Amino acid sequence: MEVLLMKMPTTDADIAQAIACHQEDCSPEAKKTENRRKLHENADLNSSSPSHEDLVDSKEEDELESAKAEMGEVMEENERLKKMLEKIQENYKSLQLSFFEILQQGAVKKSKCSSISSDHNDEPVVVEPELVSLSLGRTTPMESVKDEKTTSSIKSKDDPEIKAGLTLGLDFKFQLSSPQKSSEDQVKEDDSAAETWPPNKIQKTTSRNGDEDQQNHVKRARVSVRARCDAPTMNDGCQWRKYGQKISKGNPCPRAYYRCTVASGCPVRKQVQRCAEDMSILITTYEGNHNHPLPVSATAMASTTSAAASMMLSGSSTSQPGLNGLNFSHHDNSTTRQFYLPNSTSSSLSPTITLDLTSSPSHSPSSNYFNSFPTIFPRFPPTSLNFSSSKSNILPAVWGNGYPGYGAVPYYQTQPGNSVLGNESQNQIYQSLPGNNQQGGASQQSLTETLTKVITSDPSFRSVIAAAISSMVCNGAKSGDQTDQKAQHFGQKLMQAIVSQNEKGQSSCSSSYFNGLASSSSQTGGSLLQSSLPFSILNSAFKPASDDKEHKN
DNA sequence: CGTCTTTGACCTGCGC
DNA sequence: GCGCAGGTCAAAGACG
Repeated sequence: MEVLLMKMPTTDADIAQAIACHQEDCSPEAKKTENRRKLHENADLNSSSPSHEDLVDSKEEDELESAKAEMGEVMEENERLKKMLEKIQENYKSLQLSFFEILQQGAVKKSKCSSISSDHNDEPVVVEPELVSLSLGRTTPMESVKDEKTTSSIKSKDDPEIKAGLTLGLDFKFQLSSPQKSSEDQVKEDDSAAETWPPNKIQKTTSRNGDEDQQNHVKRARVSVRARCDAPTMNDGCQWRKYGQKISKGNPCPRAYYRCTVASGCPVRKQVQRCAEDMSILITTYEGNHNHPLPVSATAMASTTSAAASMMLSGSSTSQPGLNGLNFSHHDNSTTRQFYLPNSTSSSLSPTITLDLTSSPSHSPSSNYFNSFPTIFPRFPPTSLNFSSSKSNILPAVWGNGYPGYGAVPYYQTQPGNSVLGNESQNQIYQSLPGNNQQGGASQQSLTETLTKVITSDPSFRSVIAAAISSMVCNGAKSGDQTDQKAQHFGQKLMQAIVSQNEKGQSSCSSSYFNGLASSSSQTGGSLLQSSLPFSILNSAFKPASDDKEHKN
């Protein structure tokens, strides 16, 4: 359990800080008391009457008593803080245990499947354990192609953090042309860029500052959501007005252009297009941030997309490890799914992040996309968030990292050391997974450390994680599967932990998941829990849409 | 009559 | 410079 304690430096530090604050609070009080005492002494010196001596003594005793009482209060406060610390540690332990259980169950399932399949196949089967991987490294396509194994091995030797069990490659190399800025600045820029919409004509006519224009244009993140939906559009709770439609090349289905009409002048727009390969899949691409409060039903999607966008922006422009190149995947041979991004000229300039909400375990159309579509993201390879969940899926499926095509290569399709973008760190994780080597326990710990670090390091990421977990919790509730119940338990505990950390106002590292939401989305009016449950609302969009007019709330 | 959708024209960026 | 494709505009029509 030392590891557990070590894994909570922020909590310990915060509590220690709180204790220190209490002590600081205490010391001025003591000083005051001391000063008062001195004043009394001076007064006593000035007063020559001996009749005051008794009074002075009694006053001193009173002050002494009050000081003792204060000390007692402080000690009680310390005790309470200690108990809080213990509680947090207990929560953390149970959370970790749940996580391990899920992992182990997945590994058992996978080993069973692989043993069956290896019986029937002569060819060697790459046994991929069901895993959760966080790839915090994005390398450029060319870089990642070569020497993944060697670099990972070198890093594991050199990096002290990796020695300590953190097996992620933090070699984030994806950069913009713009100078590095803090993630907050990126979010602000995103907002400002969004607020100056439409940039095309106004900006270009009023300001001809090419660099600025381009930066703003580049920073405008687009969040693409793939979902199975029979309705013409997804019901995301917002009001939209259609302002155009176009048949794009390579897709017989027309692309519809919508503008947010909740408030006049809202810069948010969305494009809706059916997937050419699977007409039941609706691809909705959101662009911009709302500059007005949203209806409750819309905050979830808005904050999720905004969080995803800000995550991408902050990651892509700050070289901060573990954001843009995030690859949070749950691999399952039968259920790995991918994503597809529609053709778009602006996509070549705008970073696009894809949330894949389709759940079609049996077919993986994007392998076709991936093979057939050329590279169209020279500067912003799409980031994918695959929150698809099926009965056997416990954790987010594929959080593809930057891939120069239309999707992340399914991890199970790539052998370790294969040329997968930015999968150097994936390989590190892969090699550290239980069942893949003899260091299962240590690897699990390192994996958990990694997860913890990542989850606590970036609020936007936390929001997306929480959204995914919420989604899975919803799915878990539907099925009676034992694994799902555990996943549900896990998700609830994780959410609880995040929320409780937030409630306790821990700054710094735990700058709070909801603050992250607030910072990343201008429209979250404060319905925090709603913000964390976007997919339950999304699911409602999958109903056979009697609400063709999505904006008739 | 007001609002929304449709649709052809126009604008812009990009590649050749 | 030209053509292509994506994105937007705005007039006309549809609808309640």
